[in-house]
Amino acid sequence: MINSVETTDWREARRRSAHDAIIDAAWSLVSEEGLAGLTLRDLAYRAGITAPTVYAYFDSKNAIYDAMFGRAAMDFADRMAEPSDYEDPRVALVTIACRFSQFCTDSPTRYQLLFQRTIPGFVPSPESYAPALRALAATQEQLALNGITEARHVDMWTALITGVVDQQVSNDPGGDRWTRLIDESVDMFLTHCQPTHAPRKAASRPTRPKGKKT
Amino acid sequence: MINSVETTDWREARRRSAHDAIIDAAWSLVSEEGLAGLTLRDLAYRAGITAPTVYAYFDSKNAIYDAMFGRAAMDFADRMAEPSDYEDPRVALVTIACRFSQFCTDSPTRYQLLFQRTIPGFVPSPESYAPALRALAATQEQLALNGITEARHVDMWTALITGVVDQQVSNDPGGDRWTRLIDESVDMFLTHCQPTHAPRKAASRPTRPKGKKT
DNA sequence: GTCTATAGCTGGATAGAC
DNA sequence: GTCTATCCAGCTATAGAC
Repeated sequence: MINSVETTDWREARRRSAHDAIIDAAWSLVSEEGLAGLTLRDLAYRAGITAPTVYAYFDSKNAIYDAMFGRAAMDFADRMAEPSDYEDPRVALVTIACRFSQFCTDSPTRYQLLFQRTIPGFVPSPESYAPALRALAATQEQLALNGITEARHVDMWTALITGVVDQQVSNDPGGDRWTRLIDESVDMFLTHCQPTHAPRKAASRPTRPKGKKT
Repeated sequence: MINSVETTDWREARRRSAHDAIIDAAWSLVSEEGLAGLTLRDLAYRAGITAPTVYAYFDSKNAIYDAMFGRAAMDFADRMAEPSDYEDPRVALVTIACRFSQFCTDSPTRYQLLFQRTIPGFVPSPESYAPALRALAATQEQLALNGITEARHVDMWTALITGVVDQQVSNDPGGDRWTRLIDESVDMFLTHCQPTHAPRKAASRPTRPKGKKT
């Protein structure tokens, strides 16, 4: 009995490692050919198997994208949730912003899959998506340590950092034209949002413009 | 002679309008099917012709994307360069930010083609790209009227506004969760960057953190 | 310029032997 | 589980009659 259980475990482990090896090959492939360049033939060739064998591990091509998404989301959550060495909450916040930026610029393709949703029919499954929520929670925690708790300020934060990364990836790939602005951007953000340090001026501002919104 | 010239003009005009009609159909199609959903058959059907006839007007599929890009860039530049009614330079800046946001959320597909470069082998031709530079110039002009001239601050501006739009399109399509933050974001930006109103505090800040950049 | 017909290719996915 | 062989659908692009 024990033997049979062990055998099952072996097989399960083998299967898992083969599964993972295919996803490894998939990431390797798309990092060269782009997200849309993933084909089952090329993937199988790179993984050292044939195309039909891929179907022994994944039901469809989208299932492969989903597994890729799942691994990326896991890596993302792990990276964001790493404990920070810094006492100063502001420095810790800069650190988390730099981590995010680094994570995205490390692999623009991964950034595209995780955050830009550019694959036609693909929507990540809840299981694959779950780790991303963990990462958001870690960010909110750091913001809270800086006295930022209002929902609109959290949204301003994500927009600010996403914008830096987006410009960096789109217009200066491999460089640091935008990422080097992170420190100053965090300053700007905290000065504006922190209730204690900078008394809000928004309330006392006289008139609001009528922009063409929606 | 005159007659022949006129005839040539007619033909040229007819050709141009047929050309434009195809691009119209192309935009109509991708707005429903997504950028990657553009096929010559569907496009031809929607334009009331057959697939081979498309080749009488465009050399290849990428040439169609390029013409689509060109028109979008033209529309973009026109919109950004519209004169502002507002005297107050801050209000004018908010207006231009709202215009940009509106332009992008009006058609996420157009946003994707213009700013996200997600088509595999496609790179816009210089002629198609040119109008985008005109739009950037218009933005820089408005920034200058607010006393913003440093290159890094211009980059911070583009990141700020791009981030808002990117989050809006990606995470709340059709809503205004992020676009409604534009007014406050511009406040934050100007308070930080305007040399006259807010004396810089960056120079007097004691220590800088060591984020993991690049 | 517009059509019909089709070439030529590549893709995802399946059948069935081993 | 892995293979060979193949199906079938979709695509871009071309040939050639009208």
